Amino acid sequence: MESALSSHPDSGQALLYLTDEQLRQGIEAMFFAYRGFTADPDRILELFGYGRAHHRALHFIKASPGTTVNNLLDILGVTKQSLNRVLRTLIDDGLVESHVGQKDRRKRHLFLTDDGKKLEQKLSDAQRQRMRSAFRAAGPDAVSGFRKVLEAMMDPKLRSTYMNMRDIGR
Amino acid sequence: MESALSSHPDSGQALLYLTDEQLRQGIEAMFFAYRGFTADPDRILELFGYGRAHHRALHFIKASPGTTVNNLLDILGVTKQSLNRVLRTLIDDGLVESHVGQKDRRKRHLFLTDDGKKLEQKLSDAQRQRMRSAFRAAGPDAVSGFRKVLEAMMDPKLRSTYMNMRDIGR
DNA sequence: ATTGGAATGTCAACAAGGCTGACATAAACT
DNA sequence: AGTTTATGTCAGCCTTGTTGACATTCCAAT
Repeated sequence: MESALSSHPDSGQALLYLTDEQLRQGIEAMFFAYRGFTADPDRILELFGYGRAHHRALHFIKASPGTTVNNLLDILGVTKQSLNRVLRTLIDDGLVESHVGQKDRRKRHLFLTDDGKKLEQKLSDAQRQRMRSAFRAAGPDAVSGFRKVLEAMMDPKLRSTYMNMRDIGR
Repeated sequence: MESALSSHPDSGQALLYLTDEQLRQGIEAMFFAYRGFTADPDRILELFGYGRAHHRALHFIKASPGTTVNNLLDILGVTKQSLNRVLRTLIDDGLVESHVGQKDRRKRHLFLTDDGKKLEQKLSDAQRQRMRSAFRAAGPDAVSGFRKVLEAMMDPKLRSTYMNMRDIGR
């Protein structure tokens, strides 16, 4: 997985030639790729009258069943009012259930209902399919590079959130 | 469904084992990384009372000086009404100039003014810096993989737009 | 036992930035 | 002459973000 840059004190990243032009291409690649990344779920969401915010909530509740509202707020980086609005419609529509905590009864633990699981599945099937063909087209080495760069691009706090989901979760 | 991967005869991308878990991680990586990707410019834009939409316009006008409105619409994938609102404020604030075409006088060709260049520079400096450290941290092989995967993730039409900017432009 | 603060929900108001639909104008094309 | 293209603009709607204020519940520490 590594390349020449591992064990040399002096070489490695110092050697990396990064012209503004290359960086600009990376920036545009992120922009255009993100559009593709969200395109398929967006089409499905529209059929249900939902938006990306609903998708994100469903995704992370699926990933960590029983997660609390505060936990979700940290992950999503929005205000509680904003999240609450989305959560409310999902609960009212019977896609998400909110259970009062047993240990701490102020907290609400969030779960997908069967209907919620169905929609989440539909959305993530579409998104995974695109990711899968991108990974296949690019090849295994590219996949590892892709992940490395993305991880390095995250804010440190979100990176550790991501790493925890990666290592511990599921 | 995890680490059962062991011996497979042939090689190449047909072999690529892609569990739902790996794909899910890729999806979350995109989500968290995009947040980091936009974080620095967002902070600067806020100081000027602008948003991401203004950044995108500045970016692509910088990348293709003299580009037309229709061209920009294709690249950005928004409606003319939406783009016009953003463009109007940039023109009114003296960051962008709009010149009637000489050959075809229906068209408006867009350019950054000196002030526009200054702001664009500030924004892309910040964004490039994050891209640069991510690229450095990840290493050269990773950078090429990153690009490959992102390119494969784009919608075909946007991919060719991107490729043209890459190859021809600048 | 009281009190401070954490976790949550909710109401109201506002802004950015998407969208659609309709209409206007000028210029180019056929 | 009539059609199409490129652009601008008005009006109104939606989602999703924001702040501020206030209520409730309940843990934890004094």
